[in-house]
Amino acid sequence: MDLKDGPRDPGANPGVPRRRLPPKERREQIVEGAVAFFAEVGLDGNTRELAQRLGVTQSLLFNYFDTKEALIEAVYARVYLDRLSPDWPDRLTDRTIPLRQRLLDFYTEYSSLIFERHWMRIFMFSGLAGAALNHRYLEHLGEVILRPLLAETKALSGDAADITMEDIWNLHGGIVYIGIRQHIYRMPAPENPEEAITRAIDKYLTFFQIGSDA
Amino acid sequence: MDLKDGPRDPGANPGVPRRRLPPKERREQIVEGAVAFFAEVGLDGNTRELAQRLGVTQSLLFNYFDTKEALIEAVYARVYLDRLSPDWPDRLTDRTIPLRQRLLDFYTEYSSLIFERHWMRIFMFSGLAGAALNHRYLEHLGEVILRPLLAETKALSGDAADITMEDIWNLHGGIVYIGIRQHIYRMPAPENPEEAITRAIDKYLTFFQIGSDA
DNA sequence: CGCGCTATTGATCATCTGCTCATTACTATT
DNA sequence: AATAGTAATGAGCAGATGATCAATAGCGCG
Repeated sequence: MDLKDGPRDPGANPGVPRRRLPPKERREQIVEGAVAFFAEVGLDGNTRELAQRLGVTQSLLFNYFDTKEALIEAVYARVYLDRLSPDWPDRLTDRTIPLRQRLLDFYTEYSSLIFERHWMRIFMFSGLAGAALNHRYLEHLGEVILRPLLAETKALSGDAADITMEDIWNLHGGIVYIGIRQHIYRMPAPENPEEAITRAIDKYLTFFQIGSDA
Repeated sequence: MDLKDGPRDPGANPGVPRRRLPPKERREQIVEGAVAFFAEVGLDGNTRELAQRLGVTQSLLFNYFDTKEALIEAVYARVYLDRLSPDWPDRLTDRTIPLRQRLLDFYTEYSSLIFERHWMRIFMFSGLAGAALNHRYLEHLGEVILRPLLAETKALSGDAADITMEDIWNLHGGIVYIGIRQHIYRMPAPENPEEAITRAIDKYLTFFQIGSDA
């Protein structure tokens, strides 16, 4: 099978818009493709295969990124950034809205953002690799989302049970685990997780004796 | 730095018992080392570095395993096998013991088995790689542990709430997430997770209106 | 003690992989 | 239509990596 048409086989990807994109666009395309590629095969995936999927030469990648490492950093940035909307801290502490509703709103939106194969897998790969961004993300999540949630819960709970961060992490982990099952382990999981999320939240609130009206 | 003593530098690992082990023992040592090594650096870790850590030549590895793939299979087997004690199905359904106690017993023992860095990381790496054993393990867990737990809970719960497998997975995920935070993300987590596990179980039982005596 | 078996080694191969760079050819501009 | 600027290519290097195999040397046995 010796293709002779067009510029010599740019990666067996016929029908894809050809060469000479504006640099910004090309860079964008590469990052996009790299996210999908590395999410699938892991961060050790090789640049030749990535290039082939993009329908582009491998050397082109190094016109846009000095090293593979730099490309992976761009992938991290793409995947991690803007995943936590900055207005959540305010919305989660808005006591004009029942806590249950705030929790439902947050986890419904958050899960729709992160229960996505590319994100889940890049996050896990980078976590296993000990990437600094992973640590920072989790610390940020803890401080900006979970710790305020602890305060909100404490404010409403009878102080019989002294709630700790571990209780919040348990709520969070139980929900996130849905996405892990689905995208990391590729096991069946509810395609629409809203009901499971609702149950998790109600289980949480019930234990800390918070009525659904509070 | 040219070592001249002993058989030529077997990997800069002085003081370690030397050469010519009985094959069974050597094989054991290699698998053990491979578990630790791959758990740390991932399944793409290279055989030369592994050999060096073992204080052994790289070629020796291929006397015991035909391919790197075969070695990794041995690692999987070592890590996955005997992780789920076969008597748990019986113990979890032993209604002479309160369900709360059964759950506490199970998750205390189970967490002490799996909240271990090597296991957690190999499990995650193999899950991401789509290893068949990973699937089988999770299906097995679901059928042999979690599904019976669903039945036990249903038997005791007021049938107001219809419990589903998702509720069980939520309990399970919330607990397992402790180990994920600790060993995958290397974030701080309670060194003794028993209290968090107890809370998770009580939260679960409370929601389904099961008294601590049942 | 000497010998034979075999666990272990060291050198080496073929391929893979990140990366470089001189050359090519697409496209905007005139 | 000709040209200049540069996006993209393709050949190729150096080092890494899985795997092979003949040679070596530790150890049990007579």
